[in-house]
Amino acid sequence: MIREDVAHDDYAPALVRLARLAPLASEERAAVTAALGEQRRVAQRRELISEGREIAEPLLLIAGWAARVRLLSDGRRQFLSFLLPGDLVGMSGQSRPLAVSTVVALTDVVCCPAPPADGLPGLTEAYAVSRALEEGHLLHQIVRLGRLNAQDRIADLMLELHGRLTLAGLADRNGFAFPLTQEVLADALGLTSVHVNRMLQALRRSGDLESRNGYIVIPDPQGLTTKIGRRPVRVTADQ
Amino acid sequence: MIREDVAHDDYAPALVRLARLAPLASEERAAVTAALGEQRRVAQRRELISEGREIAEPLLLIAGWAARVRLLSDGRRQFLSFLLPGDLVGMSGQSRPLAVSTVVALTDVVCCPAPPADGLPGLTEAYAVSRALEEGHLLHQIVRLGRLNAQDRIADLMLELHGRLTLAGLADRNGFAFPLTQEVLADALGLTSVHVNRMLQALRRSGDLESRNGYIVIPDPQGLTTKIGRRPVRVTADQ
DNA sequence: CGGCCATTTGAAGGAAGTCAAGCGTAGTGG
DNA sequence: CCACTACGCTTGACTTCCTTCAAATGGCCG
Repeated sequence: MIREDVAHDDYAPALVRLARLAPLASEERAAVTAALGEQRRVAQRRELISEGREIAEPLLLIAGWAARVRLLSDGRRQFLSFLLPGDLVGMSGQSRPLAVSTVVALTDVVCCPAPPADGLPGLTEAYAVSRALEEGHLLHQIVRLGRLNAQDRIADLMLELHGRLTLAGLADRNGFAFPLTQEVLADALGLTSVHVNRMLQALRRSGDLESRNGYIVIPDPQGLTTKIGRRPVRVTADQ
Repeated sequence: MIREDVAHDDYAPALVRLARLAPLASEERAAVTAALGEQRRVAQRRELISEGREIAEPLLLIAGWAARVRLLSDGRRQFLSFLLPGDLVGMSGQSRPLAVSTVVALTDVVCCPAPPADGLPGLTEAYAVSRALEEGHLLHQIVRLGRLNAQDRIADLMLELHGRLTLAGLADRNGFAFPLTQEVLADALGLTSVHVNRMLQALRRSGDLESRNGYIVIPDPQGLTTKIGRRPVRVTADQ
């Protein structure tokens, strides 16, 4: 069941992220580790959650990339947000929730049932912060689509991903592995893949961003952040 | 304190909406009515909640329109969502939440502290459904900005507002009072006010939508819904 | 009346989309 | 080992949508 390439060390990012959202007691870390044992694999393009269906159980993403997506009647699609290792999927807090959006695996994905947080204050807080962060990213996505031009949309999204992957310990200082096609990127940014391609070239020419072989390089993340006027998402007074 | 023009009968919409989200016992209706007594007024352009600040207490909107908004460093702004009577403001469920967005009054507004839902199952459920609906509308806003052209964005938003106002008993069958300027509309739809103006004219010419004197007329809401391929937001199995 | 604000209109330019074809590379199967 | 395919990336020419800038119009209120 457990394949070599996703064994053991790859569990780390999810735990790392949660522990950074709120301090976890040792029993809470144990609860997470226990849940990580019940891992399941979801193949690329498969749905983790289907819009309109009742949500069976919330999930914790362990490895791979997923996305919330809405499909239009004419075949167009819009990715609402990306889900990375350590992110929670389908955790709404509601009693009998219907999924408001489909969640699809963009790469092969490993996930597990989200460890129950009852009686675990640290984990409860981590989930709350995670939910608040997710909402913050949704709001940011609205601003991106509503008020940024194509180049800034790309740069802004890459900075968000860099920050989030860094939180899970999955990014380098100046870049990160990026497994998505330009087509997917376009459907997340409200653009066409043709235009994404051209703007990526422009970003490379200006030295702000490089994209090749499934890897993104951001030579100067801090500089780019101020250059496009990006304000990072924060949700708690501490940190 | 209480002005004539917002007295008594205007309390109704908030209660109507909550009661439609989940069945409320008589003591729950009483709790809401009690909270409605503690009303306060917020003048147009004033902030109900300030981004980055800790949220003092969640609010229930009683009358008037508000909006969540993000301001960019260069002065541009993007409205994230509109808040209508019966909507909850700043109810995140988190312990010490920071406001992820500013909430500003678009008209003069009347609100009150959200009635506490502890031990009240119906009200608890109504709040949960309200939160889920709000998330659904945020996701819908992303699709609007990412994948619809200007005309469809306007039509789609008007249909959303018509549906939401209907839920609170504030809309007519074919229209509703609309107190916002084209400039505000533009900043919600990721457009310029000039273009909004032109597209409103186009919509009027095609007979899909009419806008005049602070009132929106939608001659055929159902027809327009299917015409632009809009799917309404649903979050619970019942209804 | 005059000032203010929102709406409307025109002309011109720019950003992004569309359509279509070419390229590169990884996989597959003969 | 080499066609053959599939898929993603790249490029060019052309169109459409939306913005920009500027000015005019119209209503409302002091």
